[in-house]
Amino acid sequence: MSRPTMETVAERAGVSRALVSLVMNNSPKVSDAKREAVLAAAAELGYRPNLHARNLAQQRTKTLGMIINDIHNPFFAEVVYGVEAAAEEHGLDVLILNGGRDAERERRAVETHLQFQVEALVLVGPKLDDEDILRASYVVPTVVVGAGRDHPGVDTVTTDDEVGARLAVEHLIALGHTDILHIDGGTNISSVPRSRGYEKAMRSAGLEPRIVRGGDDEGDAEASIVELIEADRIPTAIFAFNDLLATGTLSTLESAGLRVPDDVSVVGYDNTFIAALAHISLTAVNQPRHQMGELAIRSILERIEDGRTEPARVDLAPTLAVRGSTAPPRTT
Amino acid sequence: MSRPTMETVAERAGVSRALVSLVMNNSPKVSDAKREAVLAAAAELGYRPNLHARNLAQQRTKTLGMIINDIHNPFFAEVVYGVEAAAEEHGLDVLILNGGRDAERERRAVETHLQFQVEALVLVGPKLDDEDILRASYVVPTVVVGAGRDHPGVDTVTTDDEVGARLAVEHLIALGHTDILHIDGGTNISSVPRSRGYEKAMRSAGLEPRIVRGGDDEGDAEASIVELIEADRIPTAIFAFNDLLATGTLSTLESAGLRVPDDVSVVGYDNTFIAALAHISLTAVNQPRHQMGELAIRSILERIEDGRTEPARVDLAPTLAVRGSTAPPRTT
DNA sequence: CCATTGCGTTGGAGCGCTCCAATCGTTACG
DNA sequence: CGTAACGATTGGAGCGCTCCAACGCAATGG
Repeated sequence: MSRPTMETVAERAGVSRALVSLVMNNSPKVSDAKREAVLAAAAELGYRPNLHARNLAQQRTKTLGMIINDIHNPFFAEVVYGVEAAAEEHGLDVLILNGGRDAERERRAVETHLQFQVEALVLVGPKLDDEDILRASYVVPTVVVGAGRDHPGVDTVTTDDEVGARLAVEHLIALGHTDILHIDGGTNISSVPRSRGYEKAMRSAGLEPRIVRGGDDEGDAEASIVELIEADRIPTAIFAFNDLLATGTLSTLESAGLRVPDDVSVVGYDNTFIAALAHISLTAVNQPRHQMGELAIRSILERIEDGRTEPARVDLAPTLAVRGSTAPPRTT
Repeated sequence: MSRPTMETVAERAGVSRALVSLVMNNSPKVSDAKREAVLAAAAELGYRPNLHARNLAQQRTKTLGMIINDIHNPFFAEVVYGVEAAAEEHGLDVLILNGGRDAERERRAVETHLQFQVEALVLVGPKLDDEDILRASYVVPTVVVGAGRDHPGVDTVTTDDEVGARLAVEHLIALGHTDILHIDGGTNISSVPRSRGYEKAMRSAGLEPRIVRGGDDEGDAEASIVELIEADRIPTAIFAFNDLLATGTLSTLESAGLRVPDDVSVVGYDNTFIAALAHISLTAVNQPRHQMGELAIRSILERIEDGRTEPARVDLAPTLAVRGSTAPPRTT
C-alpha cells in the first residue's frame, strides 16, 4: 500500500482536497470543526505532505543549498551552524552537500542543488574556479564564504587574511620577537594573502621576512622545520598558515628538544577547537565563523527580498586569540 | 524570464517533449540527429531538469537521507565519507541534515527527509529515542550507525563498545598496569557499554575497577582528576570515555606536573584525528568508521533490492591504535 | 505491390500538490 | 422579507516531468 495523499485524507475527513491543503498550510479561513477532522484523518493515516509536489506546484522551495569544502574540517562546521541559525529564522531549509575537497565533486554538487531548485547557493571555501561560480550565480543568488581570493561578480563574506596575518606578526613583534618565520599554505587558496600580510607587517617593522613552504596538514610542516633545525637557523617565532600546520610545528619542535614557547613561539590560524585544547594551547588568529554564516544569509536575503543585484562583499575583521604558545623571546 | 523547461527545449529543437525526456535519460532509442539537436538546444537555453517534477513523476527519488548527530564532531565526518562512497556506487544521492546534538532538531530532520521522499534513512549516532526511530522505520528502511545501545526493530551497524573497552584495558594490563582508572561518559549513550567492558575486563584479571564521572568534552575530566590528585589516589593508567576526555586528562595531568606516559598512561576512544596529532599521540580504541558507513548502505540495499524485512545487525570489531600515551608503569 | 516488422517519435494521462475563481450557506441590514 | 456581503468550501487548471500506448514511416519479405 502506497503512502496516503491529500486525496486520501480528504476522502477520510469528508472534505475536498483543497480544504486539506488549506489546513496543511494552516490557513486561518478554515472552520475549527473541519480543521480538526482533517488533522485527525491525517494523523490516522500517517499522512505526510510530498515536498516535491508542493515545490512543484508552489514554484518555490524555500530551500537553500550549501556546499562545504570538507565536512572533516571543524572550521566549516561552525559556518554551518551560523547559516542554519540564520536560515531557520527566515523559514528557509538548508541542504548540505559535501564537496570533499574536490572541484569536480563540487561541480556536481552545484548541479544537484540547482536541479533541486534551491533559491540560493552558499559556497563555503569552494574549490571551484571563478567561472563555475559565476555561472551558478546567474541561476540563483550565490554567496561565497571565507574564500581566500576575490570572486568577481558574486557576493562574498570573508575575513581579511592579510589583516589576520598582520595581527599575528604584530603580536609577536610586540612580545619582542624580531626573527619571525612564516610557514605558508602551499597551494592553498588563502595562502597568498596571509603570506602577503606577513611580509608587509614584517617590512613595515623593518624586519626581514622569511618564508618556508608548508601546506595545510599537520605533517606538512615537518620537513621545513627539520631543515631549519639542521641548518641551525631556528627563528624565535613561527607564524603558521593554519592550526594544523602549527600543531605539526609544535610536535616537530618539541621532538627536537625545543620548548614552546620558551625557545620558540608559535601562532596558528583559524582558531579551531584544536588550538583551544589545553594540551595544545595555541595562539591563533580567529575568524568569526558563526557570524560569517549569518552574514551569508543576510546577503542572500538582500538579493531575494530586496532585489539587490550588484555584488556585495562583506569583509570582517579577524581577531587574535592569545594562548600559551607565544611568549617573549628568550633573553640570551 | 523563468527557467526553461522540457517544453521550451522541445520547441527549440523541433521535437516533442517526450523525446527530450528520452534524451535527458539517455535512452538508446533516440536517433543521433535528434539527440544532438536536443542537447544543443538544452545547452543554448541552459536547461536543467527539475528534480521535483522528475521525482514526482517517477515516484522515486534515488536519494537517501542522512542525519548526523553533530557536524562538529570529526568522528561523524568519516562515516559520511563511507556512506557517500557506497551510495555513489549504487547511483544514490545522499542528503545530509545536521542533528545538532538535539533530539528535537533531529525529529524535525527526520520529518524533512520523509517529506522529501527519501528512500532510506541513515541515522548516525542519533539522539532520538527508540520509538521515534521505529516510527520512521515503518515509513522507509532505516539504519542506525554507531549507536551505543540496541535499537529494537531497525537495522544497526555498530562496533562493540564493550569489546573496545576491553581492548583498552587489556592493553594496559599487558603493559603491567594494575591500578587502572576509568573516566566514564556521563549521560552519554555509549557510556554504559564502555564502562561495563572496562569493569568486566578488570574483574576477570582480578583487578578492582575504579570509575569516576566524566562527560564527553575536554573540560569534563578536569574536576575528577584534580580530586584524585589532591587525595593522592592517582592511578598508573587512565582509560577515558573518548578522545576529547582523554585529551583533557592529558592536560590536567601535565599541568599538575605528572608526565604521560612516564607517570600515568592514558587511553582514549574513537581514534579521531586528534588522537593522531603527533603532539598528543594518544593511544585510542578505533572504530572502522568508513566501513561502518559502507555497511549501512549495504544494509539498506538488502531491504530495498532484496526485500529483506527482519532487522539485521552488524557488529564490527574495534581495534586499538597504540601510540605514545601508554607505556609500562614506572617501576618504583 | 501489399502486409509485416520494428525503430523512432509523439500525445496524453497522471504524479501530489497549490492557487484561483466560482460556489455555497450564512448572517446582517435596509 | 429580499438582497447584499462575507466567510467557508470546492473544482479545476497547472507546476515539469515520466511513461505508456499508439502512431508514422521506412525497410523487409512473401
